[in-house]
Amino acid sequence: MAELPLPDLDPTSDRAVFRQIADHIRTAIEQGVLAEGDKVPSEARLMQHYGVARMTIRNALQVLQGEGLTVAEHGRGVFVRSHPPVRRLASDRFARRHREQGKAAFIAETEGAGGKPSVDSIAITEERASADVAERLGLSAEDQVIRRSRRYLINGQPVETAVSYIPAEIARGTRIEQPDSGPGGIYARLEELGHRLDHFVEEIRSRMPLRDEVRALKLAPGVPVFHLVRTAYDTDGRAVEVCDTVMSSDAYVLSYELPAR
Amino acid sequence: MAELPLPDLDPTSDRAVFRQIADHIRTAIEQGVLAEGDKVPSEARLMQHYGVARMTIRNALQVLQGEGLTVAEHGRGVFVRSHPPVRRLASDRFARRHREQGKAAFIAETEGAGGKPSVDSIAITEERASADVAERLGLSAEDQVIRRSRRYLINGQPVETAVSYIPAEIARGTRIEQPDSGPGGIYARLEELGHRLDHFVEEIRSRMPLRDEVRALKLAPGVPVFHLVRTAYDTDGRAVEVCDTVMSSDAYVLSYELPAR
DNA sequence: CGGCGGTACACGTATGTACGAGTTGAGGAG
DNA sequence: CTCCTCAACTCGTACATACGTGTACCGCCG
Repeated sequence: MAELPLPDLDPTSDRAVFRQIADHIRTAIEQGVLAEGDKVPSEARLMQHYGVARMTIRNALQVLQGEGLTVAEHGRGVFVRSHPPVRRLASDRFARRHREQGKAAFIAETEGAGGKPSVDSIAITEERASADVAERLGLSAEDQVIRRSRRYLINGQPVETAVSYIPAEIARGTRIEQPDSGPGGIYARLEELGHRLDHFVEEIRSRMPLRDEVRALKLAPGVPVFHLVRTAYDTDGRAVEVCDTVMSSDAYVLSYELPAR
Repeated sequence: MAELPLPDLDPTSDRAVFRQIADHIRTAIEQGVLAEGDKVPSEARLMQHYGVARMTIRNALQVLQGEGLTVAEHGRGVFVRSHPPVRRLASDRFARRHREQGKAAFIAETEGAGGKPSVDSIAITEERASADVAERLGLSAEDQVIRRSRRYLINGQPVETAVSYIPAEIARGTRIEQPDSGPGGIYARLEELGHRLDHFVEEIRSRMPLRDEVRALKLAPGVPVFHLVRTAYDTDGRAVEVCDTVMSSDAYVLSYELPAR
């Protein structure tokens, strides 16, 4: 292994030693001296190079990990994080013309990009709407909803979890209650049930993942998530579905087209 | 100060001690036992309560800080993070009808929500387009652009930095080169110059902030940013502006309306 | 030649100690 | 009463040490 050239510490600087070390390694990553997947020198080597205690090195590495620049692998080393291929979500991905191909949006897109899509952890229940969902769907607190939750994977890697809520009044007894909602997905079913879709509203937040989300999406440390809530409206102006999704932020770019009118 | 009730450690668990401690405090926050702004017990108190070393406590607190749940203040203590009021960015915020009021989008929105908007760090230069900007604007590598950078603040708190790029061929010698671009902002100027705006495309990413961004936006640890790149197209289909903005993710919710057509 | 185990190496967890530096409030000096 | 000082408390940084646990590799043994 070629030796990574790292500067020495600046003893006159009032910047904390561990920050200086983090700066050195960050610079090496930013300048490409350390490329994606490369191994950062081991804690022992860094201790030796800088002549500092292990805790100091670990603090420095912790900073970088918190910035999402590196990941530590137990027993192997610390590596520059590699970024997965990015999925671009266009604002027309739910357009009817796509749905009429008979495939759900996720499947069609992923195959189009050469990936192998899959869906797991499908669970369907009927329950009382939460306050937030009830408000978005224009329901009262006693109303029941069908809850469809699932997880999307590309080439076996989880990238997104989604939970849909549909008023039970609409979906009860239909294929929407089945794990396989049929060709075109639940939006196709809703249209067959007479709810011609008019528009969607998407609300996007970004935050650090909860513990469950780290597990479900196998997120690396320092990776935030998109939290996207989509509400579907039919041509009568009625909200017919709310979909609450959490996406690994480094697997996605969201793209929207807005009219200037 | 009322004493925070925290469970004891489970010595039979194989979960690391510092994680168990982080779990306890996280639970207290999630259940509202610790509210926003509340002080987490000091490191010394936690050491005493759990009978562990200080490093173990600090590890636990580090976990929570990385999750964006707490902030440490030197000399004061560790506090449950409070969230700033959220700005909702609607997808029609650049609609012409708003622009015709004579105010830039940011000013109008913020005043509407009762906040005091301000803009600083305005800098305008003319330079060669970067590869990325050139591609978005449909320019070649030698073409010049006007670069307008600024920072937006609400009640003195920075919330967003923005850099606009306009082809020099369009903007040179116009008010777009002036720090005060006039009523309605640069979009109004572009329309006066004959570039009637047709639509925008916004690309949204989320990631952890760079060091400069932490400083410019005074970001708390564990807060990701939205990175939004908007391209404006005129009715001839020509890209006339690219705006690259970085926003504190906990100050914003982005909202878009998409047609189902 | 193939599997098994040992060993070196990597990071993970935890203890203990020491000193620095920012904040706060009580108490004394003026 | 006011102002200042100082002590106490807080988190920040850094040292040294020990043992646990996962990974990779190589050589021995069957």
